[in-house]
Amino acid sequence: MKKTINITFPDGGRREFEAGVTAMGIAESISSRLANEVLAAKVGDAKGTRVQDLMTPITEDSSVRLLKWEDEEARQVFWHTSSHLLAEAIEALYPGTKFGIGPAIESGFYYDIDSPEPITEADLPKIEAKMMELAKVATPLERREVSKAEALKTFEEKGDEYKLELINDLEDGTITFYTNGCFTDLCRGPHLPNTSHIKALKLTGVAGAYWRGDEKRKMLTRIYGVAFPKKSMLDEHLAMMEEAKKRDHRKLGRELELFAFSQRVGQGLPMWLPKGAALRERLEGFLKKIQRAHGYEQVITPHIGLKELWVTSGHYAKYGKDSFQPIRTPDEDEEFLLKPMNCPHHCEIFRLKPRSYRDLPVRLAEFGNVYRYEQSGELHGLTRVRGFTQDDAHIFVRPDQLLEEFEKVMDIVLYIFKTLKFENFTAQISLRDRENHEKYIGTDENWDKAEAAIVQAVKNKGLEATVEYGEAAFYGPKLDFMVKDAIGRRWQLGTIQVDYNLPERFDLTYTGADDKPHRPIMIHRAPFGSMERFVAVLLEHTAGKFPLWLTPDQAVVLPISEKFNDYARKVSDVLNNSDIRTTVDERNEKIGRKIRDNELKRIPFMLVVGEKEQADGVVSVRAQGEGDKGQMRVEEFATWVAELVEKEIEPIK
RNA sequence: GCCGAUGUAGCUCAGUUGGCCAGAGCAGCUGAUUUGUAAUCAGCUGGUCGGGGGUUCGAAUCCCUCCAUCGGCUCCA
Repeated sequence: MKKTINITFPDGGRREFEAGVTAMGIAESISSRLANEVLAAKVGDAKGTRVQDLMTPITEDSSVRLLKWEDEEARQVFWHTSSHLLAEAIEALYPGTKFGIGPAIESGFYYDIDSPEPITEADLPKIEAKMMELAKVATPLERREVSKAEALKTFEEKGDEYKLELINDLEDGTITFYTNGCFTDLCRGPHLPNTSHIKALKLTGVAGAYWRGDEKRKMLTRIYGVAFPKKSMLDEHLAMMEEAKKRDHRKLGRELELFAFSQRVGQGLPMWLPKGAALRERLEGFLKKIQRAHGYEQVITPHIGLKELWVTSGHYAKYGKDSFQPIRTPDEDEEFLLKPMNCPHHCEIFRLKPRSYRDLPVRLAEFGNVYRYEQSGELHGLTRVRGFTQDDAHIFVRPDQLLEEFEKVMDIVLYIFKTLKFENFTAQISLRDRENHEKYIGTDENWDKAEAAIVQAVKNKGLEATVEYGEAAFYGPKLDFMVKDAIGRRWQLGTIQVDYNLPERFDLTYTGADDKPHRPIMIHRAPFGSMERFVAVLLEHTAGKFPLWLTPDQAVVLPISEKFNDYARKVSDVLNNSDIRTTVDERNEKIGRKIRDNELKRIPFMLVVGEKEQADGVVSVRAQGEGDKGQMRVEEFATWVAELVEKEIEPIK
């Protein structure tokens, strides 16, 4: 008599199956349609829960969740199998190719390869075609457990030093191979049962990638791709990517005349154009107002400082070689550095006079222009530049104030994100590398305290955050807030850092109630991160349709013909006097043309004025993207806009 | 910095295997038109074809080199 096992489903339902049943077998027993759609299974038993192949026998009582395309985990399996299909195609087309790793990523997959002849973008269609050809054959992916010795032998024969290196790092008894067609790979799985689920795919790019992410090692060729179970999904995906390109901040920045670069000025050195500068000033004003309410004081410090400042802070030892080099003076021994951060200057301000425990927290804020020599290949629009403005502040606190103050800073970041409708941000607690403490300065004791404070603050606020080890700054741990750009790249915006080290190095003290000197703790924080990056991400987030309070031009008056230019100017004067940023489109063009051009400039309100409006002292209001809103008296419009602006910004707590 | 690709007018792009003074649309300027909710018409201006070097009778086109940009990698105080 055969053993039976109990399978529990996510809805709580339970059924008996013969031991050794596969997830595919279970799906088939439910419906043929489900069997068609299911891609992998999440199986839980006494040993734990894991995603596994549909063909793996289930031998114990288990909970089973059948995963379809809609499930993130299923897509990961799908793309992982796609990367094996890619490898199979490459093995067929480019014999002798050695393979690195080929995982699924957030949106698609890649494979790192070392091919005898270089592969370029021009080769991708050929590889795609081969992949589709192989996919149609419905090659099964066969799983096999192998001993370490056998695994090593296989890849020694193949001469693939990359796989050998990977296998050497693995424990004997844990190694599995997957084979599809002529391609056998070291792989933990899981995989699709066969490649026929892959109905549409696109190889999206070729790039260099260091083996094991180490810049000292060989650079492999990385081929990126996406794959789908339906052709229509691929089309949709490609259309979405096209759409995303339209919101690229570099394109919008040029079109809306917000910022520009010049080869003659130098790479990575953005210039803010009149409209961009005005927008940025408004953002700065917004933050200054919040900071005033939170007890911050604005300071302004020079763009350069004596090199010794950064020798003291420790930054020079860590970054000096790879930075803008010191500025010389006629004095032989004098060297200045362009400031890469504002902390040392703020420390010096703190030191200017004796501080009492009663004075703390001291909150010094500055929109500080800093310069960092980023590697040339790193530069990217406004998100990664060599000269930028930090919305910086350094807060000097007593140990007993650290937690509360940290939470207050979090409030500011969250308030900003809420006001600007960044709903999909993620928070990351960046801590020391768990093994290697060498790259950090300061005592373990202080690091432990600083890390604990951040974890505690995040917990107190009920904020969901991931923990990343090795992501801390060299002088302290931090809490980073990240937002995705139009095409899914994640950028760090706000950051809050706890630092016990600089107060030590600059010998900062305050006098305690015991009349003895004590060491303050420093919080570094920049809720926007930098003005440049924040505006970039905001541009992509809004597709250039900024909130009304922030947008460069709020309204434009469109005279029907030149006869009404005088009235249009009068209207615009009235509105500007009511602090509504208004211009007049006086061009000798038809109204349709003026509307089109101003729609493209994303002006929120267009005010059409002609004979009727002039006679009645009104304007015909058209809202950007929405069309005609009917006529209004000018004052009425002004009041309405003022109300809309007010609604966009919640009062500060 | 590394791998790969790209660079033609302010913007978007044509320019066949090297061969007449390098083209178009939009923008700009001038003129006509005086207009009612996403492009009025006509004319004109504008380019050391990213910079430099080379091959050739002849280079936007081929080669070298530098610069910049793009996609990644590495890095990100």
